[in-house]
Amino acid sequence: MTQARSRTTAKADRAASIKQSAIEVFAEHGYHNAKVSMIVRRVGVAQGTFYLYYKSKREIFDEILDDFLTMVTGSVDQWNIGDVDTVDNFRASLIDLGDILLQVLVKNQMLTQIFFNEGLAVHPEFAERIRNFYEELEDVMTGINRLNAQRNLIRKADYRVLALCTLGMVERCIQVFIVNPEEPPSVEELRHIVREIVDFFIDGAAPQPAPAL
Amino acid sequence: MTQARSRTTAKADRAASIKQSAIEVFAEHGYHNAKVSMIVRRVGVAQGTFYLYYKSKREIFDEILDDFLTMVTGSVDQWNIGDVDTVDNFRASLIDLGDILLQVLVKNQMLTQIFFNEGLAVHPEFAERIRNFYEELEDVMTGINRLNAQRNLIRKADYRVLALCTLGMVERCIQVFIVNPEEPPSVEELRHIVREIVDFFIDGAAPQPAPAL
Amino acid sequence: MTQARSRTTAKADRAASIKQSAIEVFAEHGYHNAKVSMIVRRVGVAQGTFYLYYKSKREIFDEILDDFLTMVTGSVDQWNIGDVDTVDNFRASLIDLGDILLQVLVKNQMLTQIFFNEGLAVHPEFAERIRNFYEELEDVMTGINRLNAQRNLIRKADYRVLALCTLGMVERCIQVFIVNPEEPPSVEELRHIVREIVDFFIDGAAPQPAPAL
Amino acid sequence: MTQARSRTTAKADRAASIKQSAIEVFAEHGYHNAKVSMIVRRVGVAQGTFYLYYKSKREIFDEILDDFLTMVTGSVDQWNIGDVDTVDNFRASLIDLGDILLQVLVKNQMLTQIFFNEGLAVHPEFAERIRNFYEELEDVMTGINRLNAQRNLIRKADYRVLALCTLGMVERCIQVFIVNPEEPPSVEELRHIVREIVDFFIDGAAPQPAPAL
DNA sequence: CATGAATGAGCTTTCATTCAT
DNA sequence: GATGAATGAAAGCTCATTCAT
Repeated sequence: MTQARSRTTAKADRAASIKQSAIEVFAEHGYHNAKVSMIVRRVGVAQGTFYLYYKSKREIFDEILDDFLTMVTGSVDQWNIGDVDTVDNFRASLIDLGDILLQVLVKNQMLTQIFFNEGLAVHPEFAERIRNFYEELEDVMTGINRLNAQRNLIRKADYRVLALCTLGMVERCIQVFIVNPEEPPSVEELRHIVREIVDFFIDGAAPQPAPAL
Repeated sequence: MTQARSRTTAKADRAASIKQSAIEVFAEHGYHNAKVSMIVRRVGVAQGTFYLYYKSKREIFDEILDDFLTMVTGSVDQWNIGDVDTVDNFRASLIDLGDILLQVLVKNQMLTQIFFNEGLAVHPEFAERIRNFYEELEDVMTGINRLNAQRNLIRKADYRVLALCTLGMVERCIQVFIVNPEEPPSVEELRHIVREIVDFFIDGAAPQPAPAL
Repeated sequence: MTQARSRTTAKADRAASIKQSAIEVFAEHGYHNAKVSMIVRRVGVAQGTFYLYYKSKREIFDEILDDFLTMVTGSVDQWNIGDVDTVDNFRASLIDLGDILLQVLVKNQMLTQIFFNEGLAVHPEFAERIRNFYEELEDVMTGINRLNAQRNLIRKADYRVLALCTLGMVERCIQVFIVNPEEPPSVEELRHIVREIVDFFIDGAAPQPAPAL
Repeated sequence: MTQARSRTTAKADRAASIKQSAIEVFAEHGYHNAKVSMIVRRVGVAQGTFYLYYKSKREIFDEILDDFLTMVTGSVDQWNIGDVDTVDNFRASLIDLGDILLQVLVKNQMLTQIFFNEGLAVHPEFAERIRNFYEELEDVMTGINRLNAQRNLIRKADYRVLALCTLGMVERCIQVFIVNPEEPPSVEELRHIVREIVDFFIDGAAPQPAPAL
């Protein structure tokens, strides 16, 4: 059994190392300029070996992007939303989510890069998947917004547009600070960014009103 | 002269119709799945004709994306910023800009789609161009934010993150309402979205404080 | 009639200028890298005009090489062989021929270049023509050699090999001094070369025997 | 190891058989009329296989011509020049060189043909290489001539022109007897030709003086 | 006669995928 | 399982030639 297990493990390892190599190559060259030969060369296996583990170049790409989506979903699921009955702990809760999310993206920088740069361009089916992913996200966030409005944590607004704006804010920061950073961001930097985003989300850009006496 | 002019026009027309066809094909299939043969078939000319007007598939793609960038830059240049001494006319000015921008993007829906879906994935040189474009935009917006903070139109913040958030908010709305809309947005819808974005930018999502007595 | 003549002349002129342009382009780029578009651009006429005067790219090439062969034949025909009853005036007569030949080749340097560099490589039919040309030349020279042996102007030998050697000597000198010269040769230089060739032909390279007492 | 060796050999063989096929096709049709499809069809492999072994049509052509030049240089290097202190053993030495050279060219008839017919016409870079090859040859031969003149093996002359003439003599004989022979020359025929050339080189065509008493 | 835009056959080259070893 | 040589479909691009104006 140990042997069987180790064999299975070996197999999984090989698959994993090929996938890792593919991630690197896709991140560096993009899907269409990445050649299967580049992927296998990096692992040091033969061209044919690739096809023992993946049916096609496209399949491994899809798997990689699936991994990304799963990872994002998973990390959001980890979010312990906590008590959100006042604007203050709402703010804290959002910061918490932001921290979790950005950290996981930084840790998987290349996946993130592939998703943002290539995701929509490889083939229509995956573009569709991504759009669905976004729609779900959008719906969830819209719902949360509506709920939070009822709780008086946020004001009345077009909750969908609000959701989209929130998503977009985060995305562009990811693009700049994670996908194409001048240098990899430190944990402190990330925390600062998250705070700024959350503050902006809650308070907007307007000058703060003098605190009511 | 009429003849000369008409001939010139004919030539320009041919180039334009090929470009239009390319836009459609790129929008529908993406750069890599678009074949030159598809582009010419749609215009009803021979394969060789394409190369009378464009040196390569890549050249026409670059031109198309350049057109997009020029268009966006141009439409922003049209923006008459007006007097912005109070938060109210600041808000109005932003709404004005948003209206201009979204309208031009709607009018050039396919260009917008190509830019957002393919821009970063075709070749590294263009990805670089796009990043530069974004950086410029970012710098300009960051500067404006700083200035507006001095004028007390916005509060103190990390002006760069603020700029990125603003950009992202707009972008995601463009993605959803212009690039992949369930149905093409009406002018009213667009105006509504812009208003929501601007309100969100200025006021944030927090419940409005009770108006001072 | 004048008009008719001038029109005819104009037509011939146009054909001639296209041919001249073709000669330049073929000499510079070789047949296969020469494009019809290069030829017409140099004359300043439209692409279609070319086909009013020549049926094809190949036809004009063939005509050009024919011109070369005609020119060479013609210049040899001009040769006044003179009295050749002693080795001395045989030598003078050969020098005369050499002078005529090299001068005409220098005057038509580009034709010469095309012939030597491209003649055999363009298409089998012309290669065949060139081989026939050479064979004729070879036969004539072999015959002359035989005749001159009878007259005791040259020694007994394999007259054909002798003819080939003679041809080759001249050809390589043409290649070096006319087709690819460091600088265009002066008349004196040419005369010197001819003399050297003829002396070599007659006397060989061996040290001269001491003149009989 | 046997297997490894046989595999390596197989690979080298494949490359070699493709090259051999290319030699045949280039010899028969010339570079520009030769299609990669013709080359592979003759070997019975797929079009893509060609590109496993050679980067381009031009690369294989260049390799083939390089092979030719190497072969010629190599066979001349084999030449054991021997003692050359009298005209008689000078003559013998030259005959020796000639025999070696012509035999190697006959054995590689198609290479020789490609070199002579196509060498200068395919692309400027190779034409340049060939000119350099000739220049070196020319320089070596000129130097030898000068040396031999000092040794009183040949008379005073323009040693460069002498070198060129020698080269040319040999070349035209190669063209006629090896590149385009009516039938492949026998060993005896080749020996005869060499002797005739050498005799001509040394003694010229002039009637031999009566031997001194 | 002259034009030059249009043609399209035909080329070289690439690379994901297969399969005999 | 692993290999890597072989495949061949499919693409972009060129340019001699044509023909409507």
